[in-house]
Amino acid sequence: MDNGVKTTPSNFIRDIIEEDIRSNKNGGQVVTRFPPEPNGYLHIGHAKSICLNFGLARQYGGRCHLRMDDTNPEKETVEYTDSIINDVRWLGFDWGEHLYYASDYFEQIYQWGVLLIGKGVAYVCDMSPDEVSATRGTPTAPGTESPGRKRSVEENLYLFSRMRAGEYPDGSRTLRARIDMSSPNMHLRDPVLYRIKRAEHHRTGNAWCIYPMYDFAHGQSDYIEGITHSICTLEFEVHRPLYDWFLDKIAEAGRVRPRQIEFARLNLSYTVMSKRKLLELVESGSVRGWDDPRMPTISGLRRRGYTPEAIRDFADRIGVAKADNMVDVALLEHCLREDLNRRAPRVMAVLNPLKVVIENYPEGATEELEAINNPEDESMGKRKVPFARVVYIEKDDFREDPPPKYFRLAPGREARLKFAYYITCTGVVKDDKGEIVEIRCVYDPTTRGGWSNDGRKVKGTLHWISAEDAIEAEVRLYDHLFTVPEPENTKDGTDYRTFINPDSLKVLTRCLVESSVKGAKPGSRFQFERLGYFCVDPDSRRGAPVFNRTVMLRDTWAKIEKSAR
RNA sequence: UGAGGUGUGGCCAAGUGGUACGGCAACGGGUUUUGGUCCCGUGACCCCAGGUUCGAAUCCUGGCACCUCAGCCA
Repeated sequence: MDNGVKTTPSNFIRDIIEEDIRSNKNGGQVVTRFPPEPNGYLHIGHAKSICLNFGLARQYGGRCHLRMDDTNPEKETVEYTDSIINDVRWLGFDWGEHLYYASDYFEQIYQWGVLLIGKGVAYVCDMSPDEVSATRGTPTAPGTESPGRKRSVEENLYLFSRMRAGEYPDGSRTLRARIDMSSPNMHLRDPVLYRIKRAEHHRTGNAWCIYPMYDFAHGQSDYIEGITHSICTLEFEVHRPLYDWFLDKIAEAGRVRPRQIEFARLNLSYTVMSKRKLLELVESGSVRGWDDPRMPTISGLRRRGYTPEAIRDFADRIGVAKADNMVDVALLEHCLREDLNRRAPRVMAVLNPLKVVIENYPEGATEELEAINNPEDESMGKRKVPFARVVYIEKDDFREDPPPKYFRLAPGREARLKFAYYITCTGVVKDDKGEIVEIRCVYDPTTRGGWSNDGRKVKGTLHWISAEDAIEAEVRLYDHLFTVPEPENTKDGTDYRTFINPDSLKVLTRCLVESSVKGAKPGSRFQFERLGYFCVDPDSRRGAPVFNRTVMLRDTWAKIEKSAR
């Protein structure tokens, strides 16, 4: 597995698996699963789990299942199911024939309910939700037993079948495990196994009016599928004794018995990760939808221009452990830049255009200059870009009164137009309000291509676009969704919504992009020279392209300027 | 004050008794027709206190801090 290519650091789960293989547990097999509930869109935190589960299976020659944990019809939809399937596939993983639904196991799970009743370890409870809650006790005080606990096996069997038959109203009864109402582990205080809920299930329709709880469905689903390593997040650690308790009751000798292993979920700075909060952002209109490019959802990242490769690399680099963490979003952005730097074709685009008239360039003349598509990859070739008397440069690349260390264009200074010529600023044209509307320059015809061998030092190199070649575009600039690194974790408990960044989206219109990008399909990625990586948004229309800024290039000048203040 | 977990540089994270890998960030410097990329350099006595040992981040004891659990959610 590691032939000097690229190895990811070890982690405790790999240690466990390797030990299991060494001892030939489960015949040395490794079967994992990614088990989302289809009640929302997948986010970067899920990506960590997906990469972990599918990665482990791939690494140890096993397989990984994709299983919808759809035991609560009230919150689940096919829209979510479809988006999950799409997102996992987009990330680059393949489950082959192993797409499963917990709802496919409802009959089997029901039969296990009957089995537990038969063993005298499950009973029908008549208490209301409030009563169940009131009798559960607290972490430091034991709960009290339900009257249903004393029922006979026969009566429980009868009542459970009536529950399934729809004889009782929603919430009036439950099937509970008979474990220990005074257990220090709250999850062992006679947990509910089945509840009555007349809701149409997106797959089973109205076939059922009782649905199993997570605890009574998850481990069993793992067992049915022959999962060897059931990997989940830390909050389920206290559920593990219950997971094992059920397995003790139903597992047959000789079959694979899954083991639950917990790891710490991902937290990312400047964003929120819970499905509830992401849903709130969508429903409150704080963002335009689940796939808003500011969202940490897979669909949002995809629309933003992230590549699956960058996300997978990120997942590898953050590692897997049990300590709570807060990963710097800068690492995610780094992974993205590294990937895009290698593969994104370069193109010239001017976001805030400033007109430049080259006084000594013949009026009406035009010529084609050669531009390199990607200095990191010669095979991406070259292209021709037209040059003319009137070009546009970035407003920020000219200063009438340049600060120290600024080496772009300024009155009397010479700078290079990349791939074109050296130009020297000879004058500034302003409007009535004193705003610079145009600058005048002269070019040096001997510097064609942007080079002279007379030893002249021209430090500044600018991107530009000729007036005739420019096509207009809308460009959407994104910033972090929140203004603070940990919106969910502030010392005074301020609501995370307080920190929503009002400037997370800035829309620029009438930006100028070179015509070579005309017709690029939504999702196409480019580097706009010196600015950053951008991709075509699906909102684009013929003749009206829209670009999303995926991520900026590192900007040392911005840093210098900032620290100077 | 119950149970289950976790504590290694600003952020992740290796290390499993032999004298602290790596990545990101930050800060210097070099190369450069992107102030990009690339290259070089700079940082920890491992939560605290005792103990065992020739030797401890790793073992023992006692503290402290933080996270999870009282849904008929997952």
